[in-house]
Amino acid sequence: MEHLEIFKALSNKTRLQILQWLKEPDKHFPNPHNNDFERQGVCVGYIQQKAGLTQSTISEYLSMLQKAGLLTSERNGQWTYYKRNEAAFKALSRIIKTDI
Amino acid sequence: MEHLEIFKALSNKTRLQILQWLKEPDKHFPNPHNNDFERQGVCVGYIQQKAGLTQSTISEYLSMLQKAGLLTSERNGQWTYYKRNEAAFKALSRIIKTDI
DNA sequence: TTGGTATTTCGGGAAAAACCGATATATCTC
DNA sequence: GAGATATATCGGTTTTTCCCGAAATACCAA
Repeated sequence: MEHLEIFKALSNKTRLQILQWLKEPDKHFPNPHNNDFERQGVCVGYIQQKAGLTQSTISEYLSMLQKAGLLTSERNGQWTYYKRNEAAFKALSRIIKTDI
Repeated sequence: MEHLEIFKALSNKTRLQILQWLKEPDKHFPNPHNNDFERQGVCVGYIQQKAGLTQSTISEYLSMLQKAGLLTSERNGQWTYYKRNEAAFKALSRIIKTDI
């Protein structure tokens, strides 16, 4: 969770967009299998479709957001589910107020 | 004050450094003429010397931080003084908590 | 095992950012 | 006015980021 790494992760329109979507996944993703988005997160494929960029690009973006600490991921079978790490955002909010 | 623009401005080691320095200017800059750093800010030249990059680079960085809303500038004679816009940091802290 | 689907990783071309030196502008002093 | 100093802007090279397609890996199901 290096500051610079976090800000770089946030310096891209699509990545910011993804974070927004994951804030209210039920609102932003179709849910044909009634997944518990809130608990388990959203799989890469859904995010990719919505973003409209290639699968590889989105995979890298998600990995980047995770390395920065803003997302957590959980593999379940052939799917990897990503969700927000709300604690990281709270921490970042505080960092901005105190450290930056 | 676009979010993306702010995060891009924060995505550079030197620019982050400058923001830190301007947080406690008396601690970080020599003050031969007893300027009121807190009130009027610090001139470009001082920041440039401390950063160790060229004058043009630092001028652009400061301009970038200002366009993002993180700094304010005030020209006084041949000097331009930059200081932090603390309100912007508070706002950003809140944005992270609520919007991002 | 074979084939199918989800995801990650790799290699690379195009676009953007970093950073520089040179030049332009603004203001001061004489 | 001329010359000096502080800062801003411009043009360009190097480095990094963006984003892609292809290939590799992981898992599942038959």
